[in-house]
Amino acid sequence: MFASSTPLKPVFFNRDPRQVARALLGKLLIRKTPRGILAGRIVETEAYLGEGDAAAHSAAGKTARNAVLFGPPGRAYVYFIYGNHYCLNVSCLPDGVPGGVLFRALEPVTGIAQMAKARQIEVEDATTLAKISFLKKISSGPGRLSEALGVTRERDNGKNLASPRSDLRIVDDGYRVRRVTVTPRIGIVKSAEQPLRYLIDGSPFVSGRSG
DNA sequence: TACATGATGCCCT
DNA sequence: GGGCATCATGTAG
Repeated sequence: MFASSTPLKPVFFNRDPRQVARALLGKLLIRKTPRGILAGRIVETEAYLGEGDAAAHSAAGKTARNAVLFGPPGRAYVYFIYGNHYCLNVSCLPDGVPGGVLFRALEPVTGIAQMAKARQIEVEDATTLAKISFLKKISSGPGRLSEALGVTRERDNGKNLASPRSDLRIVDDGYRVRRVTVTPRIGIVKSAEQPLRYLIDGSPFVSGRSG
C-alpha cells in the first residue's frame, strides 16, 4: 500500500513554517504499528514562527522541553497539555532556528478500525466505518489525532518524520488540494489575531463544530 | 518547593 | 455555549 507515495525530504521542512503548514495540507501522516498501517490525510495545520511569535513555545528561548523546535527540520515535537492530551508538531527551518507546524486534524484513510479503538470509540457495525460523523470523531483535533496514532512524547519526540525508516512519517501520494482557507489560530491568547491556521476548504474533517 | 497556566476534549445544558 | 478534568513545565521565591 502507498507504493506510489513519495516520502517527504528534510528540505521540505527547511523553510518558513507558513509555507510548510500550507504545503502539508493533503499529505499523508503514516504510523507503522505491529498490527498494521495507520494513515490520515492532513486537512488542518497551524504555523508557529518561533522568533517574534508570542504564542509559540519557542518564544521564551530554548529549554529542555522545546529543544526540538530549535533543532534540524522535519523532526517531531510532541508536548503534553492540559493534563490529558499530546500534541504533534514538526520542526521547520535550519538547525538553530526555531519554528514549527502543529497538526490539527486528519481525514482517516487507513487503519480506521484500529484508530477508533485507540480513541475508545465504539464501532457498532460495518456501515459505521463510512459515516462522516463517525470519522470526524477519530482525528479532528490535535489531541484526538495524537491519540488515534498513539503519539506520545516518550515514544516520538525528536523522531525524524522525513525518514523512510521511521515508524512515524509523512508522504506525498499525489493528492492535490483544490483550495486552502486561512484563519486565526485556535485556543491561544497571545498573537491570536495572526492568520496562521490553514485548512483544506470544504473538508468535513477539520476541527471545530461546523467544519 | 510552590504555584499558575496552557497550541484541548468531553460532557452537560 | 460553558464548566471542568488533570499534570508537565517554567518561573518565582
